[in-house]
Amino acid sequence: MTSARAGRPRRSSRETIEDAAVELFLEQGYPRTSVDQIAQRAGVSRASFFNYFAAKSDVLWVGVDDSAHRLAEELGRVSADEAVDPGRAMEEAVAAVLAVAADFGPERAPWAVTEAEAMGIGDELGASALPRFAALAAALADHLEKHGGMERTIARSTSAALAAAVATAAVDWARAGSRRGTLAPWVDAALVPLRAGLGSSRSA
Amino acid sequence: MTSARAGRPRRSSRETIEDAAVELFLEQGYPRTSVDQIAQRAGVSRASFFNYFAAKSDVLWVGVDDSAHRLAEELGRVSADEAVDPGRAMEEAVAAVLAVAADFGPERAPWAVTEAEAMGIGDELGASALPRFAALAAALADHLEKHGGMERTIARSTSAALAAAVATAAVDWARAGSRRGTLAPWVDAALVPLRAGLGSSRSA
DNA sequence: GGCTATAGTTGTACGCCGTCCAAGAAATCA
DNA sequence: TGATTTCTTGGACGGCGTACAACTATAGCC
Repeated sequence: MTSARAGRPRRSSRETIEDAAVELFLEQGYPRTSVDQIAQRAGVSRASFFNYFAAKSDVLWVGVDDSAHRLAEELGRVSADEAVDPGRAMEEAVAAVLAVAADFGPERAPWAVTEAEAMGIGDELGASALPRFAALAAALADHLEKHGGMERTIARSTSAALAAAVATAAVDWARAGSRRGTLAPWVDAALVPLRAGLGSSRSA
Repeated sequence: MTSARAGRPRRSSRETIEDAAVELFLEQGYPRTSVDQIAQRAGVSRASFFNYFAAKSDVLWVGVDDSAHRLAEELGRVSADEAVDPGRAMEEAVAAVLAVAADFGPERAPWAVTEAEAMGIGDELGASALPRFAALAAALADHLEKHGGMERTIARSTSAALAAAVATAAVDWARAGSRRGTLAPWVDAALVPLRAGLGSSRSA
């Protein structure tokens, strides 16, 4: 099709390496698996691993990073040149988040959270998780500030809370086993205290 | 006083090493400063550096980690054996956070956030920041769940939002320069959208 | 003073991650 | 056939964090 470009064809694929890595992670645990071992099982040199993944921890976040890009696009597309409106921007942000969350079926839970304890990921998880969290929050904040006209601090605080709700929901969802369904309702549930406002949890 | 214990006395101090490290971070940037260099300037061996700090990045968070412990204590002390009450627990959590925030004077801003760009800290910051964030959120969630009787998901989502507000406020505060004053009012400002609820930002 | 227990310091070695680069190998294009 | 492009590979390097054994300096006690 589109192939037959010039140059040497790829001998391996991203998926091959990813599969080998996940196998080893589940067998031995994440920290006790070296990049050498992954490359060896995938039948590839160590250098080639880094041709496909910038870091060992990136394997844990394959699906997430793609979705983050989709979310950014979705936010950029929506209300391209409309008047600023905080309420509208807020709804758009939540809707975009839920739309992306709906794409995460029971199968698509990232290894990083489902197998966090099975793989013995402790601090390593945290170290690689925050860049993703920050990227999500930044995208949301940008939208709220630009299309919602919200003040910078408010926009960032709000979007951080949104991102935190997503992260919380993702952890619960991933731990819920194979009957978890889609991520979307979990995010929706985690949004409850934010919609109501913190003060009103008094009546909960 | 309490000293004169048996054993060899310390030849160096945590502060000495911290000072040397921060000097170098500001001169050359964080990633271009090696632990060897820090130890050398502090007049100590590399092994001794790791006697005082578990990781290079810990130097950036000296004050923060202490305050995190204080917060946990404060939360544990409050309402030790009272009836569960979500509203009350919530107020206690916010109060504890604000109390700790009030202790951060203009001088006490952690290097990690004030000098983030001066030191060229990019991803390294994120990697070392999340464990702190998670610890804060976990302490708050534990309190809300135990003393507030809140459902697990709600408690965690709420506390994550709280922690996110603190983090957002801390960044703004640290960037505000030496006239920033105490962290407390910044946190209070970042809590505004949470108190009101996300939906009500429509009217903002 | 000498002996012992204790606590801090130092050198050394190790495994691993992530980066860099130069050399090679397999394809297309002319 | 040769040139160009693209991917692969090996090797070397610097750096972090861990482990450990050897050493040093103190206090307490006989």
